[in-house]
Amino acid sequence: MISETVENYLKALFTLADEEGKVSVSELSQCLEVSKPSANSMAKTLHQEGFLIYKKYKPLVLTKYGRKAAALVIRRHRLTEMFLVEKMGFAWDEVHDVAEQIEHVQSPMFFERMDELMDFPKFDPHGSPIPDRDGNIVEADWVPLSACAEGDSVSFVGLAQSSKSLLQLLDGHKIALNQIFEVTTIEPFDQSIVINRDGFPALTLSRQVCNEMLVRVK
Amino acid sequence: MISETVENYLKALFTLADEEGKVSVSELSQCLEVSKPSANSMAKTLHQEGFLIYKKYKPLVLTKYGRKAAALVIRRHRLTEMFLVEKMGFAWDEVHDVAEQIEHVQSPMFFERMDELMDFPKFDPHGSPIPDRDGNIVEADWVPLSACAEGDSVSFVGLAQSSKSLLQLLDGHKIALNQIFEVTTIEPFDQSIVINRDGFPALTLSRQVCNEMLVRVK
DNA sequence: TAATATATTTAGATTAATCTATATGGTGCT
DNA sequence: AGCACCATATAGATTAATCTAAATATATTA
Repeated sequence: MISETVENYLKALFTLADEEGKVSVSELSQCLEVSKPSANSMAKTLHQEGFLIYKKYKPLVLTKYGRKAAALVIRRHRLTEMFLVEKMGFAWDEVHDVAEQIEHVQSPMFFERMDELMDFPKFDPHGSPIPDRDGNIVEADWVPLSACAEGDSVSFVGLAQSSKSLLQLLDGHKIALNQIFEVTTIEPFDQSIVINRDGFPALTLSRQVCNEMLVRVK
Repeated sequence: MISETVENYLKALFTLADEEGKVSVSELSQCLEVSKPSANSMAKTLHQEGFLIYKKYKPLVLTKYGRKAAALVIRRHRLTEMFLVEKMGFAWDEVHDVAEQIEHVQSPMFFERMDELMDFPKFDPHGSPIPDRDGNIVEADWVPLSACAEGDSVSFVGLAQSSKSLLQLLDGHKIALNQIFEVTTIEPFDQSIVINRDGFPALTLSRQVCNEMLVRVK
């Protein structure tokens, strides 16, 4: 059984990886707030278990097996964050520390139930994609609108999950598929987004709405 | 911060305590499936931390402080069990192992939210009382009907939580406060209970209903 | 290319929780 | 009272995860 500590190292390695999948021991130790010798020694252990490739003085690289294990921890983390916000009334910025603990619960059923109850969300409350049951992370050309930066020009290409009430809301604002708009402002207070479209007045969309709207950044 | 291991020892000590609060090292070691020296050595640690009274060759007794800490772990365990059943569609006999893990989550808010969402239940899905926020365990002369044994003769004295739909259901069956009845059968399959009352035909009540009905055993 | 700075590794110690094997205290029986 | 038995305690080792201090490798830069 994978210990919580190992799961945390895997998660860190996954998120720190650069384009080639490389992570330095220093980065790793900093990210986890442990000493460099600790990170180094754990790297050797993870190598022995087949989670990563360790060669003296070389950057660390997760194996396929390691990446899958890591993605599954991240899946549990993000599902939990989403559940805390959607079903338990937490604010999106209060969930991290709790999710950090719950992600280690050993019970596939527990996370499957969360997933079901939320109707299989594709993104967490911060707009990060939730890996699927097999650890595949949806590599798509779209992101939730909530993940965009001020000034981005985007086209609206779909919804993360479609509910009647959301469709009605979008309809009411005359927002349609393939429409093009610009992210004018992101409110620091509540992360609501102001968009601008040709031929329409400026429009403010709540964080919840932006989480569900998938856009392609130009 | 109290480690998970310590929390598990406290929980075991609390539940194993006899009328005088005494627990032997052997019982403790058996309950937690550790060796006797392990239990002994942890007993010394818990003594140092003020959780229990340890005297060589004498039975272990939790201090007031220890009992409170233990009750709070049990509170989290039972709240979690209830939440899994009520809000996440688990069966009442599937929840123990998961709750065993979640009870250690460090986040008062998380458990407060559970409590609120369930409308402050007084008993867990197995009919055991849920200690309050201060670690007080309701010592009452009534128990949920679901905690009764076949053959018990009881009087109906109240509800654990009253919802309109439950009241309507009871009304429909002409069940009223202070009525006296006998627990005739407990179905092994779904823990539904058949009761018998003077002047009424036999009646089957579901586990959910029995959980909410508080009775005094004669 | 040599000197220096930075990153990485090794050595050795620490802590919490556990174990096995052994020793000792307390209780009950003859 | 003495002996045997069971519960309890001690000694000493082990494991995972961590640390500090010191040594060594790689990279940078004069």
